Amino acid sequence: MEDQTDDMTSAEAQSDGEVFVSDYLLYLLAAASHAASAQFHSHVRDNGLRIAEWRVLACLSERDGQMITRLAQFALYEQSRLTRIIEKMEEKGLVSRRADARDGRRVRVYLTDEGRAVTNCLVATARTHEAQLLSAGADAGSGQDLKDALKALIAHLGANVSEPE
Amino acid sequence: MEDQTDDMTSAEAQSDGEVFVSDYLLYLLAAASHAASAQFHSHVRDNGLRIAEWRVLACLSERDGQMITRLAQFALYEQSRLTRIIEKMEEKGLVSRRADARDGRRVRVYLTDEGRAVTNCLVATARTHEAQLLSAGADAGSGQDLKDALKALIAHLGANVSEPE
DNA sequence: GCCATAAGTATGAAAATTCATATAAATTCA
DNA sequence: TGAATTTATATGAATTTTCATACTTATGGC
Repeated sequence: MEDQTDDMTSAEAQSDGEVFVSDYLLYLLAAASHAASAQFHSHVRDNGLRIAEWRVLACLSERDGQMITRLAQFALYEQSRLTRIIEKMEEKGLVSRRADARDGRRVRVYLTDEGRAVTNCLVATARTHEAQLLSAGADAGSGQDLKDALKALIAHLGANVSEPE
Repeated sequence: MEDQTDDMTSAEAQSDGEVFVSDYLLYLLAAASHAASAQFHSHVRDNGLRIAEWRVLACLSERDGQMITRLAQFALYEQSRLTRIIEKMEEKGLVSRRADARDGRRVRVYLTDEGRAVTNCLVATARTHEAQLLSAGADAGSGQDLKDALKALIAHLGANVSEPE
């Protein structure tokens, strides 16, 4: 295959002669998330789930019976989108909805037995996959360091990940 | 506001009594990306750009004249989606398309003067914003450590971020 | 040159997502 | 109490995104 680069050294950036996006935190986070998730996501799809469904299951496995709004925050989806995701998951028999007894506005989402079974299976695989990623990437820090740094960043940004109620 | 938690200690997870997703690398990456980007993304929208458009501009600012397929990989979008994003950006006057001289199948995308101006402006703001994030999060590692860890992870996963051609 | 295959982009149609807003229940406070 | 306000979820309609595949150009034998 012939080399089709132009007259610029291939390691150099063009425009301003500077690298920006390749060293930009927000891009690195998106790219790392994208790359790290690719494999496992295709495993999820092989199991007949959409990515969003898997994330909801994972969130419910940590805290069952969340209300829609909280679950949406936790799962990183917009409320109206989550409502529709939950609708489909209910049809699939993965979750069930019940109105909160004390507050009729709230709809709480619970794993069904089948949903829990699917979740347990995927979580087990996810743990294994994560362990591989973390051990292999033991070059730059212990992997746990990366996770700690991410948690610190999230905490610093005040993202209320999963406060109860 | 009354406390509506159930009879479980609020720090505990439910299902298996274990925390999974809150400590799961792939979730932490997604959550960190989500949280860290939120502010700047709303700035992007204030400037009349969609997030995808901003990312394309940022990628082109680092390497102008990429072909669609490569640009899609770099910008983390699917090819057919990028084609449509570029279409709109061309209408907006942000980029222009030209067929590659040597390979008529390839379409190369270039920043217009206006596109470059918008990009330079946003990149400047992005750098400032990033600096704030990194300095504030100097608790768990130097911020640069986080970026290095992310780069290592990406590299390890073989994500070809921006190889020429 | 010609045929078969591969590579790069575009596109139709279905599905998902977003945005604004409707609906409904709870809370506040006069 | 009841009117106004706030909170929680759902939904219509427009827009985006995806998936499969068509289309075009290039490449590799023969």
